[in-house]
Amino acid sequence: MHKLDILNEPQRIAANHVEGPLLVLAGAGSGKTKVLTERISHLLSIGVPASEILAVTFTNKAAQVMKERVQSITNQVVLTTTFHSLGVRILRESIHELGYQNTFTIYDQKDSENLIKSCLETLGFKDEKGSFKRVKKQISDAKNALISPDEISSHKDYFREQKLHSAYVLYQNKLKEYNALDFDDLLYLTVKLFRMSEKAKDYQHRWSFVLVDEFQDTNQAQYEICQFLTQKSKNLFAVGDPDQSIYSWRGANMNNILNFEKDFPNSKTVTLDQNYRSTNMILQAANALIENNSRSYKKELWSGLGDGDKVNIHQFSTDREEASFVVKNVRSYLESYAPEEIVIFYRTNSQSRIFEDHLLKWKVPYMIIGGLSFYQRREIKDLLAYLRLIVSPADFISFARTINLPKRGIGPATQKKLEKLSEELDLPILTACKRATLSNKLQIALLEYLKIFETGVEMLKNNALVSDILKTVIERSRYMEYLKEDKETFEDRRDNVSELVGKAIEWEKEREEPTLFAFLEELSLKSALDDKEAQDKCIRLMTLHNGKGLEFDVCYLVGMEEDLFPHINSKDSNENLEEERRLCYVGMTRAKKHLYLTSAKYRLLWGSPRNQRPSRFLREIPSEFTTKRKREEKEADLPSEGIATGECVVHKNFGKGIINKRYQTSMGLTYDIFFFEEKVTRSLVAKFAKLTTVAI
DNA sequence: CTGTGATGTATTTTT
DNA sequence: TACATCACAG
Repeated sequence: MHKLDILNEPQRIAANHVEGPLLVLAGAGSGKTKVLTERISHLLSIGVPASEILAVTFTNKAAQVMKERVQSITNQVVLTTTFHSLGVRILRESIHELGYQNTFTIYDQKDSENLIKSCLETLGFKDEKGSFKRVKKQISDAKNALISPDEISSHKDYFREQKLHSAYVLYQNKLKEYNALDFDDLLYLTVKLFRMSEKAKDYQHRWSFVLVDEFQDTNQAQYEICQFLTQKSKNLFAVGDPDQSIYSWRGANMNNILNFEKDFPNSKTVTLDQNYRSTNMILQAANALIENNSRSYKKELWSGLGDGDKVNIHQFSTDREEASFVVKNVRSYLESYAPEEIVIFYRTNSQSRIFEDHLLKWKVPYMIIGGLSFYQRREIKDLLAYLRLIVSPADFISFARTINLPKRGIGPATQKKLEKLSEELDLPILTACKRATLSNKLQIALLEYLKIFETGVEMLKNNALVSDILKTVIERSRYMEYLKEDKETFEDRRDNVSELVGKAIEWEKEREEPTLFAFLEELSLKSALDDKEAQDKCIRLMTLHNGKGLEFDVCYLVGMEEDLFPHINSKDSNENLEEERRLCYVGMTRAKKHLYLTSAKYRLLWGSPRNQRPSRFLREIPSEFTTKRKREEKEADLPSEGIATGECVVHKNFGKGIINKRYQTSMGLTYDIFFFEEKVTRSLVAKFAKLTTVAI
């Protein structure tokens, strides 16, 4: 970040702090990562053993960065993890105290969704619309708030209906039966362990110094983990910024940071308000915006980097013009800035498309940060499910995922039968399968399926490489043949599968003990942000949420319109609206030198056209910090792309035709072409249709 | 059991 | 629009 050798006064105080609880209120761009790393090296320099220091972040990436930085300064390795991997670490050691097996597998969002669905089905209320999503959210909220299935019925806020209560109970029992934990369990059960087990008190002595980043985004469970671990030592070093709290919908509780001084007696607070990132026009605009929130901690960022450019506010008549302008503008910045210093931020993922279209059109290289993770792709999840069953034969969700993949003729009915058998015999699903009596055809298919895991288990015993086990699974399951069935997607999916094999090979080279177990665990805690190698020479596109912690020379916040940003679903309460405002604040404070806020009067939203009004956030920024422009670009300003109307073209399948109309759709330029042979008009998307122009 | 068309529904998602 | 899930017929 900022390679200033000298710490400013508050930074120095924070970095040199040793004993007792300390809260660092670190404004955007105020050098908090530096303070964290400096404090760790300070502790090491005064003789604290590295093994007694624990640093906790929210993302793997942040953890990685911090670990490396500490290592490069001090040559020592300090445990730097996310809350969730800390949970895994502790639970692997001690979860048997809660009656679970230490070999648990970890269910991601999708897996637990599937399990909840099947639970609701079992309980006989599957068809209520939207019920499953609500239940899922409520169970997650309950766990994050540390409410157990037993307690749930007395918590009227969460479960008003008795059946929702029973869903939570059943879900939790099933997880245990399948030897699996969901993401929330990694925190929830850690706290449960802390509360229930005498032996867990050992953890209060393991790390004498605990540092936590992004404290404003901790939920109740994470907060209690912090409290418990530092109960003896009192050495909690929490860094955060209430103005950047943007994850309340994931259970984050801002009171955790606001009540710090109350909850941690004799704590000190340090405020970092000097910003080393942005120029002052940008900062003052952001300050003015956030001033519209009711805040208990007043904090105004300032910077010594000069006034700089005013914030550019541009209003367009359509979303296409907005995109067109942004891309054109990006191109002009590319002359003086590196592509990776330019970012387009949007509120919702669906907004990326139109920008992608225009970037493609102008051949501006870009990469989307976030989105669907590699490990959430269907083909990857399928194969990982196979691997999981080798390790954990009770994992019914993975069983259900793989049993009929490729098609073996074993459908839902047979699956139910097998599940029932497993319950009756009280055996893991795969073991129960061996005892099943089915029709001849099914029996053969089932045996063939089971054979895959027998082979896998055998290889595991012989210490085979993870990549070899994976390859064997792919072969024996005939997975590639299954992929071939869908010709459209085959190539992509095949490439992903080989990438997975490649990752496995790479991974086992790096590890000292490359067990299948460790491999699966590591992958299940990875996110979309982790696996994408940052590519050079690409501008970045991402949601505002994904922008936290990053900085760019040139930032565009697009779609600054009412109902989009602030989002329509956030306008029901002042708390939600304030969170949207914080999100906007986070976005604006990413900008180092140039900031653009753009909006359109008309846009296609959820399939239908809408007239949009400019976001209130634009009005909340005083005009002294902004340059406003209304732009009405004409199509003529766009590159004359494609083929003109009236031209004659030839299409491989449809023959000769004439272009009657050209217009933009979400797919890009589209033609209406009248084909002479068939005497029909077809709409073809320019970038897909292979057309050649000919004379009439 | 499987493939197909109909239907509904639509934030953000660090793990 | 566009994707996922669902019901139904084969």
